[in-house]
Amino acid sequence: MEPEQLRIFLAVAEHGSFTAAAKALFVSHSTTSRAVAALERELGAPLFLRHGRSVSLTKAGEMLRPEAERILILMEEIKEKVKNTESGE
Amino acid sequence: MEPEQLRIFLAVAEHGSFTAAAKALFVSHSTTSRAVAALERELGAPLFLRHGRSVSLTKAGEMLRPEAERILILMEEIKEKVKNTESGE
DNA sequence: TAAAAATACTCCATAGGTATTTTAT
DNA sequence: ATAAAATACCTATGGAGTATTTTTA
Repeated sequence: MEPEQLRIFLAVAEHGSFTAAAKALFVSHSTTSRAVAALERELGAPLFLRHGRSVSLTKAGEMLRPEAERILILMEEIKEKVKNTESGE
Repeated sequence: MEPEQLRIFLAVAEHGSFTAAAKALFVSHSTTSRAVAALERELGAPLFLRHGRSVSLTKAGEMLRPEAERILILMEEIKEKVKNTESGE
């Protein structure tokens, strides 16, 4: 479960499309496709329902979505916190 | 800030040594050395003080330690939570 | 001078892009 | 027939190990 995979997952969820997410993130469509596939493999559950034209979240995907946001925000906060430490001792 | 880097950071903190952490994690010493260096680069702050024989946390490192634990635990919890979703819909 | 960390070098795995195939409407 | 996702293929980048150098107590 890499942060980058979570970012891609969120973009696909937001856009309802692997292709649209790819455009938004300036990566190829195969990158979004594979990132989500890897996540699904790791979590042992499909995250999206693919219905030809569009894509929607499964139960597992809905479960993951807010948590993914939370974890990415948390990581940013930690990063800032550590960055702003008067370095040294 | 990859989870694997955080795991290595925690191992080094725990063992007070890059070499000991490497042994504990079954990776080479250069792997622990580089993982921490990459984290320090990204966070813009040294995480360890190197005093020849041993190694200790800087202020920034002390700041990071509990947060790193927290984030790794959180990720595990999320993983379990999603895994245990009755898959589909 | 001896231990531990940093680094140079090399190799291999894998991430990512392009192009193609598959799928679904 | 068309639009989107999956996938096969290829390449290049980066991650990891080994061996060497540097550091410091």
